[in-house]
Amino acid sequence: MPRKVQPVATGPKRSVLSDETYDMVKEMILTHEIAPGAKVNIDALALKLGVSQTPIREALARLESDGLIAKEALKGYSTTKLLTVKQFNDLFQFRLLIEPWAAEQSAKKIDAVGIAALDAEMQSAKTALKLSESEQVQAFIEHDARFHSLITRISGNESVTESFERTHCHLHLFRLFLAAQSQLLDDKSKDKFVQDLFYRYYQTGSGQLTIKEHEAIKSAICAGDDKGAKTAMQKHIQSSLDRFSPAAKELNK
Amino acid sequence: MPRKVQPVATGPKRSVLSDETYDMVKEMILTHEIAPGAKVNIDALALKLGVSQTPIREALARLESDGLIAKEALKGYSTTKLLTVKQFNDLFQFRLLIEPWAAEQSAKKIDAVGIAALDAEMQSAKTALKLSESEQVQAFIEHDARFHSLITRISGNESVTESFERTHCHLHLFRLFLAAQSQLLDDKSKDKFVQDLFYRYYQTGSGQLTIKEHEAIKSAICAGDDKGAKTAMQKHIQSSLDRFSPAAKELNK
DNA sequence: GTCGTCAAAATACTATACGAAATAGTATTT
DNA sequence: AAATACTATTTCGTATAGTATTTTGACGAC
Repeated sequence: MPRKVQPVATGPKRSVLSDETYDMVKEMILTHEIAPGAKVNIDALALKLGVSQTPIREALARLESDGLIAKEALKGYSTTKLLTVKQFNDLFQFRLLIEPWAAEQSAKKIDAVGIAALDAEMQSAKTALKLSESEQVQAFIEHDARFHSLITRISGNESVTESFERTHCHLHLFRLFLAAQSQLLDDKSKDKFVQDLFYRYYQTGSGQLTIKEHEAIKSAICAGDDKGAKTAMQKHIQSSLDRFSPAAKELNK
Repeated sequence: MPRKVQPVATGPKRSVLSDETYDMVKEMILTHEIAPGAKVNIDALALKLGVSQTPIREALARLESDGLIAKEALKGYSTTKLLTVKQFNDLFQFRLLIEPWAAEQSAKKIDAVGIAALDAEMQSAKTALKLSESEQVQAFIEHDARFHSLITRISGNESVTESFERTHCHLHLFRLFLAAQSQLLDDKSKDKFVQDLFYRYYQTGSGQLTIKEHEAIKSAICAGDDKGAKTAMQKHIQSSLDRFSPAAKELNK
């Protein structure tokens, strides 16, 4: 179906194809439509998305800076591989350096607008509980990403916000999750492991540990309790690390 | 196979023009050949560098991710403006979050290779003292950038290293310095101020405070004194901030 | 003189085709 | 079997044409 009219149907066409293409390719990487480590052929991609090479090239150049695409001179582009255990640990260590500080600052600077934003975000998390399990994963990860990002923004430090966003940590975690899921399809013995991965990290169903921890962070921030917010954030990230770490190890073995 | 004719005249031509172009444009921004906030015309740039639009577009897309170029849809690219005082402070605050930690980790992990690298870097700083004053600025900033980057690398945390490099802090500081210098040309009354800017921050001539502080950090790391390395780095960044801050304010008023 | 309107020029963006050069794979010769 | 030569594929860059959007600047109304 190399009919070029198709992409129009997929959504509201922004006037800049490069940006659209960027989002589309990002989505394709996120959903493993392009597998981790797979080669990315510009011509093929252009044909598939119904655009010319120019926007593809710009999108790939940006994705390379984002660390989602790797470029080898004269050999072309390919998606980056899944996080190694070391990269995974490094990432969480990095988050431990900046996010507790961001929470602390947020508690000092919080105002009515910030409180409203935090309220809205927590509300969206709770409504996500009503979704089916498969939709919950996506919804939870998106909430998690927005929540943490929101706090870095409330902290008011541009450098911190930017560096956090650039880690694309939730994107990488989602890729790990997807990889686990597809392993499941090949190997039924992994069944319990993959369920664990999801339940441990996002605690859907009865636990909802993530929501509880987020709630604690939010309360401390809104109460102006800077030290409390800091330690709450610290504990939350540490607990995420502890819960997710065995799964990451399993996948990389 | 026909013998390949190397174009010796043009230098070590990398076969990937995009990368070359990226470096060239970056250099042009750094040196204010393209002024902060100025528009970047793709056609003009392509003509000037003697390449076609394709590599220019890829380079600009990457520079946009780097935060050195801003893109407005359908209106084109332009260089980012100089750091505001807030951005300047945010940047240093961010560095205070990650670099002291990096120094601490480095002290724990340091080995013979790391020591040799630190030695070599400090040596290059001392030989830079023999250069003329105008060359010293460039040489010092480059040393400073390499020194701090080296420590993040020795710390072993990829996320920290990457996020530090992406701040391009030394590049931004150099742009501030250049802006001060060009103000000097227009306004002789600024003379003292600009000299201050340079001497305060890099302490060339007799002081060489930067080198002393770097030496202290290096010693602590090589001695395996993790707490000492941490506080030394903390003091160094704080002292940079204190010294440079009045200058940054002056430029942004 | 100020303001809005509208056509024309400039520029950004996309499409497409072509060619040079490098890589990778295959076949041939020594 | 190893080295070489050839072919195919792919990347990378160029050139050019066409469309869409912004900017400019002139003109006229108030």
